[in-house]
Amino acid sequence: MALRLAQRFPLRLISVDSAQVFRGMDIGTAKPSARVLRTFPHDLIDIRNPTETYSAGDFRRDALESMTAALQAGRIPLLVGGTLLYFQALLKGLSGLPSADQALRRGLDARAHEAGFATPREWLEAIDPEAAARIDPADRQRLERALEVYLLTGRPLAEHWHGASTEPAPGWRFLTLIVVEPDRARLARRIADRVDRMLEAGLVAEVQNILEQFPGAGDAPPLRAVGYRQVLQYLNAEMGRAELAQRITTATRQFAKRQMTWLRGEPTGHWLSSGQIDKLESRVETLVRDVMPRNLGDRVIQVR
RNA sequence: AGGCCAGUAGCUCAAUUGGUAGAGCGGCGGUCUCCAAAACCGCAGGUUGGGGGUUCGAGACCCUCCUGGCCUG
Repeated sequence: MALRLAQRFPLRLISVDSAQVFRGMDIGTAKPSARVLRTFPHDLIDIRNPTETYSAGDFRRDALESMTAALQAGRIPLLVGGTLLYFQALLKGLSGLPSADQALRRGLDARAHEAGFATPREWLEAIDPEAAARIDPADRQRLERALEVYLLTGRPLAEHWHGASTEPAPGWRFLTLIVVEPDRARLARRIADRVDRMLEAGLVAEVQNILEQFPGAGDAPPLRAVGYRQVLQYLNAEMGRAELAQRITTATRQFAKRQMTWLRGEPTGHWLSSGQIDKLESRVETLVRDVMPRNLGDRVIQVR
């Protein structure tokens, strides 16, 4: 859909995808092929190695920069992708908290012990009881985030949230298009087919290549993504080939469900069914023409 | 044909000497302010293969039938 729009309008494609930012992760992220990318360049694809991390804050900064550059080049930014947190970070802003710090998080257990606490959670309870109460005890990732913010700034999370109101993308206006497959059975079938195609296209070999080319990638966050995580387990002999396909399919379905939940909560935008491509295409073109300014102006189109 | 083992939630399996069923996975719903294709939370599913019997009480014991597996012939 995005490619078709890009053929008809002066657009600049910007990927909103937390997995496609990583080099080497192509098949499993359904990244546009090199050929497609030559004809339709996307910003924010292949900008990190799989041993590195990328965050919502990084995305917001990069996306705004990309959007500004697009406008200067006489093009309207078209943001395409399914990482809803990234869309939110861009549209609603973040509270000026420090960025994630991978190295710091790795040593949290040890630092908690040094500070005299049995676990990071107990430490957080002492430092920032408000955050500790709000975060589920089992949710390690958010516990660590809260501790991280405190260690980096010396102030608890809640304090940051008070004054700093989040700032949306300054000066930009958005046309939001939400394209979904509403039929669960059809969605499940399409996912299963997609997974089969990925495996046939060499997803397993892709992961092996990444492990060779980027030592340490196996333990870094990027390869925890759907598909990659399961291939890693397969290579570790934790399951057979048939189970691999099944497990990736299930994980993808669950991921799609979470995306639906997120989208339902924020119904601002034009909901479109991915079913009838032709009808969809003309509908989208109408919508886009409606907002298409004579001299481009400050518009952004986003497709989730 | 005979013998043995098994049949409990959609799937894999639990359930002290008989005290009227639980878990993981899956499914569904939800949370989400810097790892988000992540990290979490909640909920719904079972006349325990069918029938009969013993017992105050049966998933568990007895009889019988059905289904699956193994062994013998």
